[in-house]
Amino acid sequence: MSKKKVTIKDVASHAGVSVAAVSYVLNGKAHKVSEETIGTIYESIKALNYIPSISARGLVKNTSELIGVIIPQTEEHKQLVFQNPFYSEMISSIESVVREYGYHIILAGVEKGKSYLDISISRNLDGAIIMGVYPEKLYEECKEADIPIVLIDSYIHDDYFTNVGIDDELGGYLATKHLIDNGHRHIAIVTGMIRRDGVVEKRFLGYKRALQEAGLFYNPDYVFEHSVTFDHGFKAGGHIARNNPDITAVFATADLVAFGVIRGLMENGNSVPQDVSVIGFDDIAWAGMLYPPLTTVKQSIAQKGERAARLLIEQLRSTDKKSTEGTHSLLPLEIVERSTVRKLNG
Amino acid sequence: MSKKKVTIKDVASHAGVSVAAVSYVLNGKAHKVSEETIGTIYESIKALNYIPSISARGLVKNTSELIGVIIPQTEEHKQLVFQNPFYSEMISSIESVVREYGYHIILAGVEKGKSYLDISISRNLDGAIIMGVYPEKLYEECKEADIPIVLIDSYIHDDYFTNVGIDDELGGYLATKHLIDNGHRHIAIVTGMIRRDGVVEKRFLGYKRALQEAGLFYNPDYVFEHSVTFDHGFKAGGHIARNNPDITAVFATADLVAFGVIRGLMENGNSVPQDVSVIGFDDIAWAGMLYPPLTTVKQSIAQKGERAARLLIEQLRSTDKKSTEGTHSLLPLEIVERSTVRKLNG
DNA sequence: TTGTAAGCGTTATCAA
DNA sequence: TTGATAACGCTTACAA
Repeated sequence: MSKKKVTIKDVASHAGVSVAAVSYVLNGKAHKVSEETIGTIYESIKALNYIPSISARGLVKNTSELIGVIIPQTEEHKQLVFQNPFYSEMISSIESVVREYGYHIILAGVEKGKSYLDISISRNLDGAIIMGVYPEKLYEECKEADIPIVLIDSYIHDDYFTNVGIDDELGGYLATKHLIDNGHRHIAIVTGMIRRDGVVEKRFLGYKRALQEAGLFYNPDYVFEHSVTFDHGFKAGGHIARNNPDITAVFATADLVAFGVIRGLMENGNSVPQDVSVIGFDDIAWAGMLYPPLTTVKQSIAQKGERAARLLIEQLRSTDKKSTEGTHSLLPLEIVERSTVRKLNG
Repeated sequence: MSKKKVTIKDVASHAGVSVAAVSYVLNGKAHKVSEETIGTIYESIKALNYIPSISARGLVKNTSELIGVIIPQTEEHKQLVFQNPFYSEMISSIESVVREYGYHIILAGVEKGKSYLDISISRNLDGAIIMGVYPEKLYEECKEADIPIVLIDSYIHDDYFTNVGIDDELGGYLATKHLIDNGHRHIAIVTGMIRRDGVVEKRFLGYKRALQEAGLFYNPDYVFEHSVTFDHGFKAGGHIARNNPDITAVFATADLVAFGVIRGLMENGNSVPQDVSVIGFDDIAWAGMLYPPLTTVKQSIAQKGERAARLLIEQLRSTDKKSTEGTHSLLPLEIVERSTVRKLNG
């Protein structure tokens, strides 16, 4: 019933040559084959519509032409954490560069108990890109996997990994400073969990540095720490509107959260930026599209994904595999002013 | 240098049995093996940390445990079309169900010239989920691939494929009728390209039916057809604000577009819904979060992805492979009223 | 320049 | 119950 698949053998016999010959021309070792046979072989390939099996090749070459992309997932539903467009934008750019080189992306969340190693080994991944922060254990596993790995937005200090990210501390500082420069003195921060070596921690540190530099008091009551979700922002915004009339500005450590804050504020009778100013972080595609257009710290998400992908490919292709290892490349940051921050008088 | 990978052979010799025995216990054919050896084998597996190679297994079983997920990509940048959260939401739900069954997802856009067949064959995909509408040619190729395929949001009539979607014509009708019921008479539609057998065409047909049923004149000048992008919505909104003061409501065939329309309207001095009402389609997660909260036709995106995934898995697991073939399952639709549609007096 | 054959890590058939 | 071993589709010494 089902079509028999055409193999290299079929091509060989159709062309009247050996499988080796076919393999040679397929692998660019055509110099080992006469022009003439090359011709007939290509004809046979076309005629039979032959497409090599990547797994079979992988078995012998120990490759898969597969790149694992690990992204965080929600605690509850074990769904990929795509509510945040940040990830989709990045994946999109990663996919388009690795595709240029014939790789495909395998998308996966990492289950709590389950190990990343499993998929890496069983799939024989050629490399991986890991976005976000995970338990220490994951990184240990990764090293064992013994394939090139690039980490996006992680502060793991280990020469094994190539890193790409931004200066999050600076970002936090810039955001807060922008608020301060606009006359704000009571500045809240709403953010995901602040964990060691996470981007959020750095942004938080930047926030504190800006405060300190301006001689402002750091008030723990002004930090709303929970998760990188719209909902958390929404609740925090509501809380601020109802209970913290002194707060005139908030720094949300992700645009997604910022929009939550804004809505929470609005639904509780505050307007943005008249009553309270909001600055976000990321500059997701939606940031400028929505209302009110969000003032935010821009990082080029697509560029980050692209950079990560290119660094990985580079390692994959270089013979020594070590070319970019340990690199920590930082992408630029920039405040983009739209309309959620207002200048305070006095 | 690089760790030698542990194979089934290693396990066998470590356990002092044959590879066959190991393979048996790994494949649930444990009844062929004594309790005792099963024990030692498991011990060796743990001890050596053995993880089977999926490619090797695939070679003999002719499987890959890989499911292709094809999504449209932008014309210009060949990026996956992730600007629309619709896709991310769906992929997330697909991934989480197939993972339950040990499959992984391979994400890919389909390049203009390139064939889908290539990846299907070379990767030996077990099945595929295809979202959106493509040139006829793609579907022909798919059939040749000879693996289970489920189509999401396609109106290809072919028993080879399992379909999951919604009644788009009804959706278009419902949206338009909602506007009409609220007193609107001059209703524009802003939409992506209307192509045969595409969801957009059906929604457009529903729009016309509602108009006709209400005895309203169908005005070709009221259809703004271009692409499913924020930008198109934005331009159309601007155009309407500036040149079509008679239009009091617009039906955007995607939420993404609807938000564009709203912004376009606003930037040109119109307010929503005071001056013009807007209804969207999809009910993406953002729809209710943003300002103004969007009135829209809700389809359960996650449910759609999940349904598609489950149907595919079902086919993959059933022996005859034909169980759900030709099925066209329709998911429910529902208007969710938020605040972008206003009731007109008189 | 061409072909033979070993081997990649599995599964599954067939004997033992 | 167990174990050799052929086969899966391919690459690559090595021979011819």
